[in-house]
Amino acid sequence: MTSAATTVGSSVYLKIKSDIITGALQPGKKLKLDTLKVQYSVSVSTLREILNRLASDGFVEAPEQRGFLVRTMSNEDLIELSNLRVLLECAALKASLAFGDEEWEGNLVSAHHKLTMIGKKIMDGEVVPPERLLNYDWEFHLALARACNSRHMISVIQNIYEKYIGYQLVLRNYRWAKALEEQQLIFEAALARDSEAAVDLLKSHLRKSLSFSLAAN
Amino acid sequence: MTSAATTVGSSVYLKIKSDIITGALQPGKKLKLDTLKVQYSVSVSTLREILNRLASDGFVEAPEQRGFLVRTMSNEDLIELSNLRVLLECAALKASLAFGDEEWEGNLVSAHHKLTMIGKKIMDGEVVPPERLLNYDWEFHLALARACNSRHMISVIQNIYEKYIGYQLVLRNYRWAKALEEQQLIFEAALARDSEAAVDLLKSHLRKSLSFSLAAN
DNA sequence: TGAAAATTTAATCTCTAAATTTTTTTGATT
DNA sequence: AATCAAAAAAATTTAGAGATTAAATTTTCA
Repeated sequence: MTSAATTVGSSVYLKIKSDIITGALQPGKKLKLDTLKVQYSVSVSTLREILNRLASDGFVEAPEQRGFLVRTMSNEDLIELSNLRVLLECAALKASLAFGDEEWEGNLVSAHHKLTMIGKKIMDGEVVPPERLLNYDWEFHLALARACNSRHMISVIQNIYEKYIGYQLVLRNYRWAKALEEQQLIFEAALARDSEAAVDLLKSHLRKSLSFSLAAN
Repeated sequence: MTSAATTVGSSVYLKIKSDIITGALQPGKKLKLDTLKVQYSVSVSTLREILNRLASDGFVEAPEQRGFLVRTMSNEDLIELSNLRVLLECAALKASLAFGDEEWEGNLVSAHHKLTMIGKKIMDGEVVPPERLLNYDWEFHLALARACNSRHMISVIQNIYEKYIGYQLVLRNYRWAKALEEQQLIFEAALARDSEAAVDLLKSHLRKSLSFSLAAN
């Protein structure tokens, strides 16, 4: 989800975005320039560039002349994001199954393997930071969508995913085991190129994830 | 498409975005800070904020440490955008038809009326700037989607639409008459709440628009 | 000659500092 | 309590300088 960044701007951008997603910066919180510039060790100019980017991404709200604040969260918002995930990721999966080559399959197998491995570790009682698991979760969902041949599609899927995942992190609660079982089935259907089944399973997986989150708050 | 802005940043943001969409700033063109700051009468800091926003929006590319350049265009890109429009706008229309109230219908009727009126003017030989027509085109498509009850959905639809419409503007060519006929049919089906027909007509409208653009370059 | 290395040039990135607006708070007055 | 003006706080915007990086040019050497 996060890649190496060379400039101050990009690295602090990733840091602040991550802090918003994980809830370290709380929803609705005022982002005072003077405070943040100390907190993240950057100048006001660079900070404003970053906050402007995050505003366009939808992680930050920027009412005119009133600075910046962390995006607010709500059940309605979560439902919207989930619906968009269903629409976009299912369409992308369908396209992937139609176009995907060995390269794509290899990547999917790899992503699924990592997800399964970390799942086992958790089952065995090993302590794993939730960010780790969710990162592998993202890699798996990305792998499913990847061969859709559309940069714009992937870009939107990633943006929506990142916003969605924030809800899982602030709830600090996740249905590891069930989710992994469902993803196993999606994986098998995808490899078998059973488009209808794979899409249905993905849709059902996402819907269950939503129900769980809605019930958990 | 453009709304009144109170700060220097927002107004120049809209101006530069508009110049990219219309092709006044050509695809792939290097956006030199020193040049642009004179051209748009803003300081480098503000300019960088704006370009960062546009980069997140996808109108500007920002390779690390190499400044900014106008997003490039290609047939593949156009096809991607069209496919996303079909997926998103059809889904939104379906939801609108399920949820939309009188308020929504009223807005749709208004948007359709304006589109029809300007269409007639063009048929009568009156000279109308293409931006005007395309603005009404956007209002019509937005009106169709509006009652989908999803801010995120609307936001993505608008972003994709704006990128898509750039292709129509740089091609300086558009199939006014046919498009208006198709939109008339979509409008009628929508008012009749014939979901299946409306979605099919919208999909067909968008596909024909794509074919025309691809053939015209 | 042609490739590799060193140098120069140009531009971006980043920061500081200060002027200008705008918003928010405070406090006095009705 | 509501209103209004003054004061304080914060955001916006500008200007400019130093550090860093990328690109272009020249020089060196095989």
